[in-house]
Amino acid sequence: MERNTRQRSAIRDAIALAARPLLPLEVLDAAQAGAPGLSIATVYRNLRAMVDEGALRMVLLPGENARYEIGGSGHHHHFQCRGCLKVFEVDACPGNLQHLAPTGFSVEDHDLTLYGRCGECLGASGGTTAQTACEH
Amino acid sequence: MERNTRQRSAIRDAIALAARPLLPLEVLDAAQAGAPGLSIATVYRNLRAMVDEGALRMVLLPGENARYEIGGSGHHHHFQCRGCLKVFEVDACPGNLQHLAPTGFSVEDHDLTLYGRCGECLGASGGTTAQTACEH
DNA sequence: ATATTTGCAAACTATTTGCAGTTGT
DNA sequence: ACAACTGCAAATAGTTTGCAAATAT
Repeated sequence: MERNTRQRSAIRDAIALAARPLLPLEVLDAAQAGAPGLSIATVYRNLRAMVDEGALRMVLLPGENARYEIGGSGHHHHFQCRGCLKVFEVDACPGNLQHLAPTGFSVEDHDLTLYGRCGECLGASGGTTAQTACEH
Repeated sequence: MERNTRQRSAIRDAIALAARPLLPLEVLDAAQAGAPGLSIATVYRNLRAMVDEGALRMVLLPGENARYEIGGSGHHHHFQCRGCLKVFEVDACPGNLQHLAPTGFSVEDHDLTLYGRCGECLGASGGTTAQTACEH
């Protein structure tokens, strides 16, 4: 039922290769290598299809456009670097947070985003804004 | 320098009265009582001005449009009800989460959103989807 | 052969901005 | 009086969709 087009493979490969959640435009950019002429509409259509199908997961950070990562990995969180603005996966989780909610509320799930400096941005410039050091 | 217009007061009052973060359209709706003819552009302009000024705080939840709440209260988090989709303030905080980040990363801050059922949605219908019970 | 997929352009939603007229001080 | 503010309409950014042509099976 699902066809294996050049475009779809290029999109999947781009995300798998990135090893971090990508924005639709980053996907377009990376996937155009393997699928010349690839359009942004096709990127969006495939991202959605692959999310429905479970192959991808949508990564939503507060105030940011949706990013996409390879699906399948279990519950985890994300870290956004304030230097290069890239997002990284974080495997740890604070666990059950029912105790934080107001009395009478029932907690079923949670989203957590950490902010700070990634190793690369910390290393490159010792502490001050590291924009220049990251290829972003 | 800042003028005290009918529109601005209506917007501030609407948010203060709501006691929970409101979407721009909810603000427009609520503030139109005190400022007939109020336009959405004016709502956006005032929200931004009041955030800059510190009177309001922007509340960003993953995958949601920005909401606005009264500023000044310290660091806190939010809870979104899966029944009525409303957002509530949560005063508790899990504290320092440096230990969750990958080695070599430095954590400066975090965002946390809890998801579940608010008291009203839990109470009203015992457990099944409570959309009807909440005025949303 | 034919149903799915694609690229393009137009539509859509949320937000911002230019401008001419209105209003607070 | 006059700068700040307002409403409207047009612009913008991100995403979705209709359609005719291209393509995988």
